[in-house]
Amino acid sequence: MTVENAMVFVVDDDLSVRKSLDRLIRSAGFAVETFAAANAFLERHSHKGPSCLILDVKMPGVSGLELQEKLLSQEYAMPIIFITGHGDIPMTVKAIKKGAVNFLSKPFDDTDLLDAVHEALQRDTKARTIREKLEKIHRCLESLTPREYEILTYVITGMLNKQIAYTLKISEKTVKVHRGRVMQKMSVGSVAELVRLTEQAHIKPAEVLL
Amino acid sequence: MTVENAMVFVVDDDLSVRKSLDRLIRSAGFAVETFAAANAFLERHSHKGPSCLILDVKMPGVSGLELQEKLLSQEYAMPIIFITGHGDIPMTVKAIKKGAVNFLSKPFDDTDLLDAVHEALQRDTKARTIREKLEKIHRCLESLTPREYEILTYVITGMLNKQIAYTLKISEKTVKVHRGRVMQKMSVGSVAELVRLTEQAHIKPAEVLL
DNA sequence: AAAGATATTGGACCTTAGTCCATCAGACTT
DNA sequence: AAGTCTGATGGACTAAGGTCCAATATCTTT
Repeated sequence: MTVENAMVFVVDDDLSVRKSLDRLIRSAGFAVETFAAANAFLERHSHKGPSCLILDVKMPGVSGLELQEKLLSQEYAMPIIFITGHGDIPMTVKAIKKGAVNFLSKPFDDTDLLDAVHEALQRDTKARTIREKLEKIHRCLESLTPREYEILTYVITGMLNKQIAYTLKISEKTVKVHRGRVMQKMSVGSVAELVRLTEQAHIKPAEVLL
Repeated sequence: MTVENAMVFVVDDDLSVRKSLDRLIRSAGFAVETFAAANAFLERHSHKGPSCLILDVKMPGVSGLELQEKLLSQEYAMPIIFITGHGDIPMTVKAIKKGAVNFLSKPFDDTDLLDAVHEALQRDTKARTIREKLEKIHRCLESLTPREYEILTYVITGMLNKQIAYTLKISEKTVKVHRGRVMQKMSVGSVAELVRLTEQAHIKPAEVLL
């Protein structure tokens, strides 16, 4: 099954590599956009659908591994497939430990590359679904007033209204009101759902790519 | 800071490697136990404290990568550091993607190996802590009767007692009784805590090693 | 057959949670 | 100065959760 609306980005300083990858990946049914340098990619690579990045390790300017770091620290992370002419094992370990999908030496097998692309797009699809949910949750959380958020933190530990009231030195009545608004704003109907939501809220965007 | 009570297992068919690793790791302050083959290791390698495994990729009989598979499928998993004379990149990718801590080519730097050992033991320590919690949770869950467990599954979705009662075609009264027993047996005082516990229950032992 | 675990239910009662309506005060904006 | 947002409260009720005591029905195990 092909991933719909997918885009594969290629960053490699070698024109011939870009050309051949472009041809190969298009023939597999994916849209491709190529860049000759990491910076060019960083400047404009937004895509609404699932996407992944095929990245040369060694490049003038920002190297592939450096680009990986940058992507990880930003939230523009997407699965990366490394390709390289002169790769070594320590480099491979580093790249994979940071989440790269594969690390292929040139010349690589077309099948290996396409397999990796499939896996990468699969991962990104999953990650995007999760990210959407996370964003929705964070939007909800941000709609809470400071006091409401404070009350929420107590509610999800299982504290009773009266305990929360005592802790905050306010009346139990007030706690109920805040609590009610929290449930409304978070669109949940029970403490159980609230706990579930807020548990997920702690997931970091970078972890989502598996 | 040294990890207390740690044990490092070494599986390598080359006696000289076993000897030198034994010396190196002991000098770093860890207990070591060496094995000449994967099977010998599988038969007896239990250790109560944090431990990790230094594993030769290429060995007669069960290979290192095969042993990794076996460990992952069982719950005796421990962090693995691969060492090899003739490693290649695809092999490295495979090993690291399956969670290996490092993949070192012989001859390797003593520092690299010891760093890896530290990381591995660190991981195992963390994993053991989590596993203990998980085991406790599962013991609690197993103490529930089938009916109680069934009710629990509904409770943690946030369903009201009356809804659960209707679904199971029993009286709300009965639901309350079961629910009460569930809370007791799981040693929690609120639905919030119950949800937290049961969420963790889904974590698989293999995922714990990060 | 007796014992024990499991499942079910009722009654009585108390505690919590949640909601509708209404009020009041301080901070900030227009 | 008027309007808005946020926070804090009270009264009055309704609904839901939780507990103690007690009873009954199965089913399995000894």
